[in-house]
Amino acid sequence: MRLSTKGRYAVTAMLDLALNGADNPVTLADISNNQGISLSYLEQLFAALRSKGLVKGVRGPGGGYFLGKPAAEISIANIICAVDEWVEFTRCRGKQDCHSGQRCLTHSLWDDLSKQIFDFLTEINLQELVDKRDDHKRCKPTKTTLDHQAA
Amino acid sequence: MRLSTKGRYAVTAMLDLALNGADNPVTLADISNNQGISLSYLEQLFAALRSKGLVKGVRGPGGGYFLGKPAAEISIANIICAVDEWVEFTRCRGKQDCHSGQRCLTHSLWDDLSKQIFDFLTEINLQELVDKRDDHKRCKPTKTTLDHQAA
DNA sequence: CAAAAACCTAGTAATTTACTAGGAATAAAT
DNA sequence: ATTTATTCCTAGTAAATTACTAGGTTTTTG
Repeated sequence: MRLSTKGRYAVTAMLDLALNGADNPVTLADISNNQGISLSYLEQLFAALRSKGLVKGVRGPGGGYFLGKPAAEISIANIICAVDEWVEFTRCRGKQDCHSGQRCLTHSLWDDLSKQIFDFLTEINLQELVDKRDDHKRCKPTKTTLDHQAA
Repeated sequence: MRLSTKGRYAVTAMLDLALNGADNPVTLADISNNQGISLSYLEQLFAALRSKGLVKGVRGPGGGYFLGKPAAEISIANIICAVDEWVEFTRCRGKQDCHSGQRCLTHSLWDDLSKQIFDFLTEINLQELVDKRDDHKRCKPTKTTLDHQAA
């Protein structure tokens, strides 16, 4: 599992879609403006998301992107895996000798941990994130917004 | 939160220490051999780990590294943060206008998610990973070890 | 037809990762 | 005391990844 800014962009963009794509498709130009990500980079990310069925593109004027399936069926792990290209957990796949036991032990421990993280991210879906928003609205358009990130 | 191969190296190395550092210090040369990471790169990672008190170095022949505190007190988040340099969660810290509400919403959602992941990794400590090993030993030194990573 | 959008490809700047090289300080062993 | 094994430190760099730029094409609406 890998969790980088690239994955963050993808998750953020998908959240944008989940929030705004209910009625009309959302254009990449909008997301680019909203999130401060370059248009072409978004195109690349969305090519990956589309190939995994996570978004659906609508061409032509008035077009844009919808979620490819209900937000409740899209996990964070789905999104990150789509753009981040799976990383092998250990290095001992085949080519290295995993027989000495020692190396393999730490590898299998790491493997377990990775699985835990993956399972965790598999259990969170877009809909849950959106629903949660309604509980504790914050970051209102007031003067104090700029320091809400102090921590 | 960022979870990259660099963080993986650090966690794997710390696991190695937790497993082998009970009596004698573990040398970076050993870890380098065990895990297939270059010695100098390990030195850099351990400089970061040391500065955060996660490991203690012992110089001279017979030296090496110990854990800086009990394995039960070292979380995975501790380790990753030590080497990975904290990544700001959102981009709207100050410089960008977070007032429109729209961008800020996805940002706060992402912020929530990051926090969840961070909390999750904070709750897992080295000792737990090591203990878990005893439950289901696998990856035994047999002929079949090489394909245990098939998935 | 014109315009707005997805869609596609190639190149490249910027950043991060991982390593190389060379040493200095410290402490054990001979 | 010298040698040796180790941490500790700095600078440079190759390789990989991230993020972007540029330039198109297709599709669909008006």
